[in-house]
Amino acid sequence: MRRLSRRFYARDPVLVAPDLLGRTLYRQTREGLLSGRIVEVEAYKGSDDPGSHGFRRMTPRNVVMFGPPGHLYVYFTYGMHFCSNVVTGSDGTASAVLLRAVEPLDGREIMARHRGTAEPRLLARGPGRLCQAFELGRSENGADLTDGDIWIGVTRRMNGPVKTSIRIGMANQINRPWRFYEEGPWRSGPSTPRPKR
DNA sequence: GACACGATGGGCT
DNA sequence: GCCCATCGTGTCT
Repeated sequence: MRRLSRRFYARDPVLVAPDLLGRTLYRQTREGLLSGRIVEVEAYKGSDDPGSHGFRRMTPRNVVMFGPPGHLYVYFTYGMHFCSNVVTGSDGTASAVLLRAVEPLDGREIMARHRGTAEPRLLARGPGRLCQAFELGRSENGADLTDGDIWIGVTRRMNGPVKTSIRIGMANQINRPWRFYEEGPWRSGPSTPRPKR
């Protein structure tokens, strides 16, 4: 169960994001091991990306984004949801990859307890659900993925090609084609393409 | 101190 | 598929 190294994360988020697909996110908890295969991510650059929390100056909230790569950046939004990101790029720049969905593997019954549902597709599809399933919140903000109980393994398994789209929930002017996902039941968004007529 | 708004998702139809 | 609750955060006064 080797983990991805600091070097892996210390690259442009647009390169790191698709490279994270198919890898497995792990968390060792008191209740047991949780894991999920990453199937959907979004890249957020720093000062040159108006859609990014790193676009403006450093604040208490986004300070982790400006730090060294390979750390977890967890933040709270919409008054009810956490979102977790992997900090990328070099120390001093603010870029990250948002983890949007995983295919639940180990500890599905623990995730079900955290989520309040046993429906497999609702365990970790969407950034808020993913955080709830893996119990990622304020206290996990800044966690070092290269040394600790949260990490991403080097092993990669893909069930299809990497697909690309614009990022979700973002105004068109500042959007970029930096959402990367694998087609299937575990990603967020409509599960069946709209029939074209 | 006030205020506008968002990297959403649950619940209902 | 559509509606909308809900509150931390940044920014401005």
